[in-house]
Amino acid sequence: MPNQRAQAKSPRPSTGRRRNDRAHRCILDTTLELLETAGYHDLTIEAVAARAGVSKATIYRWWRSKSALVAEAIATRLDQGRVPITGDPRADLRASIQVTIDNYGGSVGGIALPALLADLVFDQDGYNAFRENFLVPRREASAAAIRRVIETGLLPADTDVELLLDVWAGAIFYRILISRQPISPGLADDLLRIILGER
Amino acid sequence: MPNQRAQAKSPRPSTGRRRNDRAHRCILDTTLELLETAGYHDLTIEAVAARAGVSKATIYRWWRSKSALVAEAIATRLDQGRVPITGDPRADLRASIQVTIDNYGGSVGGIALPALLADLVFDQDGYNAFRENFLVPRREASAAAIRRVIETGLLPADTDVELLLDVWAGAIFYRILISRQPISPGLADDLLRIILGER
Amino acid sequence: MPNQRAQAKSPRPSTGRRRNDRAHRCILDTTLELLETAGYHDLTIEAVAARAGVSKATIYRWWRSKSALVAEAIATRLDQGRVPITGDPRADLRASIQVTIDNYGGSVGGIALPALLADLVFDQDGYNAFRENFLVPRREASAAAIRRVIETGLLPADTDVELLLDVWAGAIFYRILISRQPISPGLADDLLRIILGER
Amino acid sequence: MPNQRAQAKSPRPSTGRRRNDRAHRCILDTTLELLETAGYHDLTIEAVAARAGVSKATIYRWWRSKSALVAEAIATRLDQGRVPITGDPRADLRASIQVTIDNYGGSVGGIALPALLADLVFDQDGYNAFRENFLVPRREASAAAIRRVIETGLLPADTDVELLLDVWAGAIFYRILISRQPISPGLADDLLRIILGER
DNA sequence: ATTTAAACGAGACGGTACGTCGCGTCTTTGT
DNA sequence: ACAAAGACGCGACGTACCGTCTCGTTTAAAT
Repeated sequence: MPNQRAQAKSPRPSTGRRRNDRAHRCILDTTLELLETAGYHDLTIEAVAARAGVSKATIYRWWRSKSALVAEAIATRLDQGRVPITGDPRADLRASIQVTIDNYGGSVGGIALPALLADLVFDQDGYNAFRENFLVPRREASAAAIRRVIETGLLPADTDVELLLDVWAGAIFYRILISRQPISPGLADDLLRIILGER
Repeated sequence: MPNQRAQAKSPRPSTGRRRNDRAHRCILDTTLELLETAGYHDLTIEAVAARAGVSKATIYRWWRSKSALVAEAIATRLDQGRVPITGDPRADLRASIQVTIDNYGGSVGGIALPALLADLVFDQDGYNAFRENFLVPRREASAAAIRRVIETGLLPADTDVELLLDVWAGAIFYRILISRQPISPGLADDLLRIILGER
Repeated sequence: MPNQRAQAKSPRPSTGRRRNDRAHRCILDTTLELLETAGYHDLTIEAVAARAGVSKATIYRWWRSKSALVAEAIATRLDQGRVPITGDPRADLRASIQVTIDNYGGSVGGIALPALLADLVFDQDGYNAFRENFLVPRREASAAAIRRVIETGLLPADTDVELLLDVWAGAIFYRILISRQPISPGLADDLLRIILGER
Repeated sequence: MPNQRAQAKSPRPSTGRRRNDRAHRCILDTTLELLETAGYHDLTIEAVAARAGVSKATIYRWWRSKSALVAEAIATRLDQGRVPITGDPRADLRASIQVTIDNYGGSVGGIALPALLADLVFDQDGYNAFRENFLVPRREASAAAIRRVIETGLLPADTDVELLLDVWAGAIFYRILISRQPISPGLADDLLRIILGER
């Protein structure tokens, strides 16, 4: 992820004392910790401040809302999407799908994401930051994987890549968070076949 | 939907003054109204009570939380899923997909659902009620549509219906609420083809 | 006490079902019970109703307020003021003083009276009922005891009886409820001497 | 009165923002204002907060109950007990009695005191604070006046001063708040004579 | 014996206030 | 010069009772 500061407020002027990076990181850690313990709804700025040994004002100095704080916390920790390019585009695509499953199935993705999205419904700025820092990079990586499959001929050249990305992520998101169906080991393969139109 | 009372508390014994059904319905209406205006986050029980001309205690008497109230409000109003059986299972399936698009694209589905889901992450009882009153009936109707297609031979007999349901709903949910891609008129057809594995 | 019904509302017309006297008495008993347990402030009509196995409406049908209920409950139970006339007016007066000490020192008098008085500060009707049903009869009996002492010559004929009554009851009330000085066995005698001006 | 903070909660550590004393005083003023208007029973914390332009939380931060608030308000305003020592102990005692009459006859003493006392029946901590901040200083001043009279020989050396204090204050309290007899101009003299045992 | 009207239990209702919590802002003070 | 500590105005929370109001269901006097 290029910009770790996600939705943080604009940078400070150059004079005077600089940001205390140790405290900064501690706040993000505490945020994730409490997210997993209490959920987004019960995650309070006061609790983060108390647990991180920081004053509330310090948090507000660097993030303008709970959603901005959570968005950055998620973005910094959910960055494990690197899938090597092996030369077998079909296998690479399968591996990428598996990464998505792991991401959404993990505690942070499963707990924080829905609440964050709910907050962003009425917050266009917040959504834009989320999109640029989180969504776009991931979709770009996934789209590249699909495009490599297209080049091998397993998918037609006029494939609607965007739609396949939505099917891919949507099916996983929905199964884990909404229908709460069990996640079988074969899920990645099943999805792979659906995406490739194999029957 | 069989049980309109969704997550409402258990019914009272038979003696004593009866529930004021007019007020009850008014509360649900007001809840939807405010959901569209203010969003789930800014929907307060106090505001619902004030707008519906009802006391807070009356709301808390019948619903044990905001999510229970919203769940019932959504369940009672999002019931427009009836798709006729025309004899052409493929066309019926397409029509069902279109209904899903319309549901999630509508204000209530789009605004309230994500927040509701976020609240239900840590509320197993609430999720169960949501599942039984909302999710299961819809999935059952959709599964029937897929099964009719299987009978025509357009899908193999060993098709994983549950997975197709997640792909179907998940793609739409994700596109509308997360990636926020435009909803083209051809979306239902495109999804239909993916579900049926047509290339 | 002539009228036990204190501040109860006016009686009903003659036809139809009559008052359930058993329940009536039970309500008064429960009121006293809860007064001693919880104090006036925490005595709620709902608790009385629940404990007495009676509906709130029944209580409100017969008493117009908590203070009316408590006033009647006190009046019916605090009536133990009969002091025999022995022929020794000085000894009779001492015995009467001792009764006052016992009344205010008892749980009901000590707990309920101050709160009741506080409620009556802004309730002229309530105060009038309290005065007629409680205060006047007691003062009359006490005044008679003083007048018998005057006849013996132990007090001058122009003694301000009303003031002595206030001194008598006030000193006891104040010592028990406000200054909370210990109540020694000799208190009645000490007060008797002060009232009679003996040094 | 030595400690103006009466029943307020214990003081905070030294760091951080300090108490807003202007608001603090305004709350006490408003409390007295509303006491005279509405009486203790109808004095609500919400009303005090609204009228004082202060949040409820601020009131609860510094006083733990309505009775604590009222106790401090009374203690800070009812301090007008200074009676000069003229060299004529009998006249000084009479003046002190008159001050007591004025205190209990005034709106605050008459309205708030009974209700406060009622609340303190079940609140030992509250009573102790009231005793130390209000009762003891006044009794001490009054006891000194009596002792000076004893020194002149108008009262015997073994006089029970505590009992005289209860007679003095109790008679006035009872006459004003309970028997509600008229307060004649000669009351102070009459009481003086009773206390001194003059007939 | 039947009628009839009030009393009654249960409890829903619109209210008011409670005492608490967290928000986001703002001093104040120690480092 | 920071930040921690934390007071503050604010608004909503969920609860407790208030006093009133239907509801059937007794119950006992008047027919």
